[in-house]
Amino acid sequence: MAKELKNLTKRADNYSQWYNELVVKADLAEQSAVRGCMVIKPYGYAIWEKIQRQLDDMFKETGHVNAYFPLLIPKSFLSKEADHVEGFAKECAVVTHYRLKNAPDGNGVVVDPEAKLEEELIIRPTSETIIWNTYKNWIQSYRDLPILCNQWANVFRWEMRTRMFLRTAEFLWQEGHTAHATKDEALEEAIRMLNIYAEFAEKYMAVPVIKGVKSANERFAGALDTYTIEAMMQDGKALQSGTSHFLGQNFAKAFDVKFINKNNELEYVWATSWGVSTRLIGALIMAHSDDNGLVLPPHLAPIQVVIIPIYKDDTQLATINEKVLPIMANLKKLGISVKYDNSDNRRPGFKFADYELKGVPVRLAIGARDIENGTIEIMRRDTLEKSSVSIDNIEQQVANLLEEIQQNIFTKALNFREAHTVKVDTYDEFKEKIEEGYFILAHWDGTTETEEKIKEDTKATLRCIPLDGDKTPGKCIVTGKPSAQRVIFARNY
RNA sequence: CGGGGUGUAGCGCAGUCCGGUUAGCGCACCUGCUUUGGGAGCAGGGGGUCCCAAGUUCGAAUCUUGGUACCCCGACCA
Repeated sequence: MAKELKNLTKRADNYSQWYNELVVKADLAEQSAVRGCMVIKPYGYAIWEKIQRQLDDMFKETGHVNAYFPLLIPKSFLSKEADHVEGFAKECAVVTHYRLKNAPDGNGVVVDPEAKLEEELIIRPTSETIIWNTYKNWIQSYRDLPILCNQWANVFRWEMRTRMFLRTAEFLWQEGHTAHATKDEALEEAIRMLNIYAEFAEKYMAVPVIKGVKSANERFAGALDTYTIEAMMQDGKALQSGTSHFLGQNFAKAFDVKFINKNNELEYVWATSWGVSTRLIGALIMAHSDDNGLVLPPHLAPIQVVIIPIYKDDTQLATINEKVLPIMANLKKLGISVKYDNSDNRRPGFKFADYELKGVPVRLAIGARDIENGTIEIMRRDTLEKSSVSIDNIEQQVANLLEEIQQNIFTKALNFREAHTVKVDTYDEFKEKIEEGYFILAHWDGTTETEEKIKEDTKATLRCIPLDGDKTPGKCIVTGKPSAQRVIFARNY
């Protein structure tokens, strides 16, 4: 398999191909027979569980609680917010019947026409509508606010074209839905969650992100403002990795959610929603992997350290086992997840390659030679460097190395992004740099027409208007009209 | 939904144009021996409704028609 993976990054002119070759073999996921859905294999799901646990902690620290809302939504709910319908109606799976019966010809089962639903149900593409229909009953007074709920759920969108992890028909995500008494509080919440996403991406995923706001054209269906974190993949394409929406009073008005404020006046509530999905796993893969397979950031790696014994016979193995068991115990005490692979059906070389493919950050190898010398071999996945070190205090060395790797892959990704980000002042240069896979900082006149023209000419989209950084005004590269600040254009997934 | 491509063993493929031995190869799997510090070697073995249906034919993986699934490129989107 090593040979197959050689030069994979270079050979693949797009990452879909790379996914199919690498990810499936890396045992994270596979296509299911259900159109556009994927089976997430145990190792892939373990990464998702790590992501979930960490985000959940961060949500709870900021006062959020988890709840769960139904999978099926009455069709009429969706029609209540005009933009929302526009955005999602085209990709909803619809439930029309509630029963099957044996086929009259004895061949399998058919839908029972007697069991037609009076009102069709749709499988949630997102839960704003059913949640706001519920919130209506929860909110009467300003004392009921804010409501800060999150749900971990699956959603389903009948996508025309699917892509492993990045755009599957069914995907797992968390969606936060909050209700507030004031506009400022809701805005603050939307930004707070954006910051949490950015912190998570950078500290845990080791993926540097640009925080920004979407243009009207790219905004979530039904939002007043959509905040986004945009990450750069290794081919220079952008991946929208998380969004936080300021919904204004749109959903409150659509679902008639009012409250009495302190002055005894009736008011519509203010809302936000925010989410990240299993797409994050795709981001991890595309941001860090190399020709040997995945490179997982230590903070999210299901297995942080793997120990591989090298032995000729059972006596040697017994000696190695004795050495390894205390190391395992000590690593666990430090909160490090460790796997000792002393299975005898695969040889060491195979195991080395296999755990590299899986992205395990640190590998320890120990054999007769080490036992004699009081050493152990330590290998770091990010650089593939290995060295023989003293077995004394190996646990602390491993702990330090894990932190170093976490830092290093973040820095590496950040340097890569900076090396592939460029300020551009002419449209010609824009076209040239887009072809080369750059993030482009350019002036834009703020109109949807210009944005669409650029998309049509170059396939680049306006990723976001950055919140931080240079705010110097200038002139639009296409129309020459005034521009308040540079915005980011890139090709994207 | 438009344009291309593919469907043959668990995985990856050849064979299809030009119909004809018992459908083949690599990996994986099973047994045995030797091996084990970078994806082991030798020997033996098991595993197939050739995507589905109908048609043509003495004979179909191969030809015809229809269906279906998946992949890639667009439009749509997290």
